[in-house]
Parts: sequence; structure tokens; C-alpha cells
Amino acid sequence: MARQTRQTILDVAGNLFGNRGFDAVSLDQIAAEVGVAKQTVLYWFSTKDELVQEVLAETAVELTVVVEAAIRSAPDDPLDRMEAVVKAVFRPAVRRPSLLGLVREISRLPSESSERLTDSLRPLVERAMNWMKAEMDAGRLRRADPGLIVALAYATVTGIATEPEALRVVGWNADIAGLRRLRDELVDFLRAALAPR
Amino acid sequence: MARQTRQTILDVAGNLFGNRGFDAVSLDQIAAEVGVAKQTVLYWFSTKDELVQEVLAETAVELTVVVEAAIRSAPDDPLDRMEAVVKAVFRPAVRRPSLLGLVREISRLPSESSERLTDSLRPLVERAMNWMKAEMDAGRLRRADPGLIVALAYATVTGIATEPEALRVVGWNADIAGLRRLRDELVDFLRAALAPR
DNA sequence: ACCTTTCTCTACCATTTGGTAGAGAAATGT
DNA sequence: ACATTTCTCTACCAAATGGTAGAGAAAGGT
Repeated sequence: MARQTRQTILDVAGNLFGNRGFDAVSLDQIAAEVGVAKQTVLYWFSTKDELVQEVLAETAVELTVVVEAAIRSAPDDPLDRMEAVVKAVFRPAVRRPSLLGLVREISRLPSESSERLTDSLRPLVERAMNWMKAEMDAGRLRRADPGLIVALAYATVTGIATEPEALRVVGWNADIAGLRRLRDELVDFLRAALAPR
Repeated sequence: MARQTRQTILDVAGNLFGNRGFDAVSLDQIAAEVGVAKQTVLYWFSTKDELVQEVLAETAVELTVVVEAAIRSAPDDPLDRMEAVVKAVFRPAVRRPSLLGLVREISRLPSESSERLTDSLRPLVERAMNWMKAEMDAGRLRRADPGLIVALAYATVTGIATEPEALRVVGWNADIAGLRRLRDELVDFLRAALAPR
């Protein structure tokens, strides 16, 4: 099925873009890894820039789905809910660092592109901010600036998931036990950061 | 003074590399911003790769100096000391996001390059880990895996300092008051994350 | 004053890159 | 069975890129 070629291109491109950065990846490299000619990539996506936009749009959808599913099935306690969301994002993110690596690349796009993408994530972010403010008002989370706390939590999760060098320097191993320790330490770190005094 | 040209090239290259990524910046762009010919850049640095290495070596030195100075003049209380270090790093980092943007790019280098660079930062990291472990043993910091906590604190600081998009989405403004609020929120976040239970 | 060294430049090179054009095979429709 | 559409390919293009070679100006030494 030819549309399968299109999805393969998106998957391979997403992986390479997220790991190396948009400009470090050429159409030839994507084509070679998919196993088609560069012209085939350009058949499905008119330009490299369009491919980048589609990859990012897919990523935004995937993350939104993951986060919203975690929220729906999460317990009522805010720290438990935060933990459920972090674990839900962490699971695919550590297996595939390119996922959050892509989100980080958004800051490197021209303004209009990055704004279009962050606009698609804005409803999710605003729900998180409003929820956080309500829990802080109820005394169930440490009182702080909800927006900055959302940004800090996001920075911590993406930062730790997308920089294997930083983890290697502190002696961490990417085996099953190591992943579990990292996830648990991350969750404890955020719980402690957000717990009411 | 011609050696001034060399330092200007390093400064401009560091800025561009840290903001956009190594592969998104050409020798011609660096030369244009310095105001010299591309050949002049290649006179001082034999290859683009050598320029990258020098920029990163300079960055490692600068950060090491900043952190060590903060440690020397910090109070004895571990949370106060952590706060002093975070503020010392945050100050140049937010004014010049390329600084930590460069550190993040280390993960994208070929293995031997990134290892050489992380090796130059390893003594600093190990001192931080040993200090953290001692304070945890003394009950002055929350007990956790010292290595992972160092990595998480680093991820939080660099993450928040190098992704203006994430901050813009939560409604943050990059004015003087906004910078102070961000710095204070970051410090509170980390204090809460590390405080003993 | 002249020689040597340092620094900067233009011209040039081969390769890479994003993209275009049209041919032909495979899939689909009538 | 034939026509049309979809998908994949090779060949080609202009521009960008990292780098080389050598000329000449500026700085420094004798």
C-alpha cells in the first residue's frame, strides 16, 4: 500500500529530526533509511519544510492523546495525577528520545511556524495551568506561579529525556533497571517540587 | 589586534551554534556576522569541526569558572549553596541562551567528540555528586540517587533557560520582572525538590 | 629601507543539498 | 483489454557548503 510509504517517511523523518535537528538531516538521508528515492519523499511532501511541519503536527497530536488519556484515567489527588501524566509521557519519550527532541526543535523554527505549532498545544497547556491554579488555591499543591510551574515541569521531563550525555556523565545506564530508577527519581523530584509545604 | 578577530569569531560562532545548532550555521554566516571573509575564519580554525570544538571547550571552561566561584562564596547550608549555584548559572544563561544551548548540543556530536567534552566537565559533576551524597547522608537534603538528582537539576535549569517557546506558551514575558520571577520560581522549585522531608 | 611573518582577501574546487521534469511500472477504473 | 491514475525512479538543475591555493596588504624584525 503506497500510503504506507508516506507513514514510513514520517516515522523515519521524525526519528532523525528529533535526534539530530532539522538542519542536520537531508532528504537523501531520510530517503536512504526509508529505502526509496529522494524524489519519492518529495512526491508525498512538496518541500522539506512541509515534511517538518507534518512531523511536528503528528507529534503534537500524539503527545496530546497520551497526556489526555493519562488525565482521564488518573486519580483525583493532584500529585498522583501529575505522576500519572509524567509516567505516561516518560514511557514513549525514553524509548524514543526523538519524540521530545522534536518538541525542543520547535524553538528553532521561524516564528510563524513555531507559533502555529505551539498554538495547537496551547489548549492542553492552559488546561494544565488552570488545573494547577485550582489545586494550589485548594491547598493541595505548593503555591507558586502556575504557568512557570507547568514550564518548569515540562523543562525537567524533556530535559532529562533528551540528553543522554548528561545521564551518562552521572554514571546512569540505559538498561531496564536504570530506566525504572530514572522514572521513579523523576517522579519523586516533581512530587517534592510540587507538594504543599 | 588580529587575535581579536579570533576571539570575535569564537564569540559569534558560539552564539549562532548555541541558538540554532551546529549544522544550521554555515561558515559563511559566521564570517558575515563577524565582518570578515570565510577564508579568514578558516585561517584561524582549520575546519568547521575544530571551531565547534574550540567553542565548546571555551563554554566548558566558562561554566566551570562560574560554578566554582559560586561554590566558593556560597553559605554552608546545602539549599542555600544550591541556590547560589543556580543563580550564578542562570544569570548568564538567560541573558545568552546560546550558552546552555551549546551544552545541549554536546549530545549531538559524534561519540568521541562528546566524550572528550563531557570528560572535561566530569570533575565538576563528580564533586557535585559527592557533595550531594554527603548532605543526603547528613539529612540536610532529601535522600535520593545523587547522580540522577544532579542530572535532573541540570536538566531543569538548561531546559528552562533554552526554550523560550515553552515560556511564551505559558504567558511569560522576557522583561526584567519576568526574569526575576522565573529565577525565583526556578530556585523555589529546586529547593522544594531537594529539601529533606 | 628592506625582509619576513602574519593576516585578510578573491578565485576556485568538489560535493552536498533541495527541488524539478518526465519516463515507466503498478494499481485502479471502465 | 484498454485507459487513467498513482507511485516510484533516474537525470538534471542551481545554489549552498566546507575547504584549498595563492596574491597582496599590514605588522613586525633587522
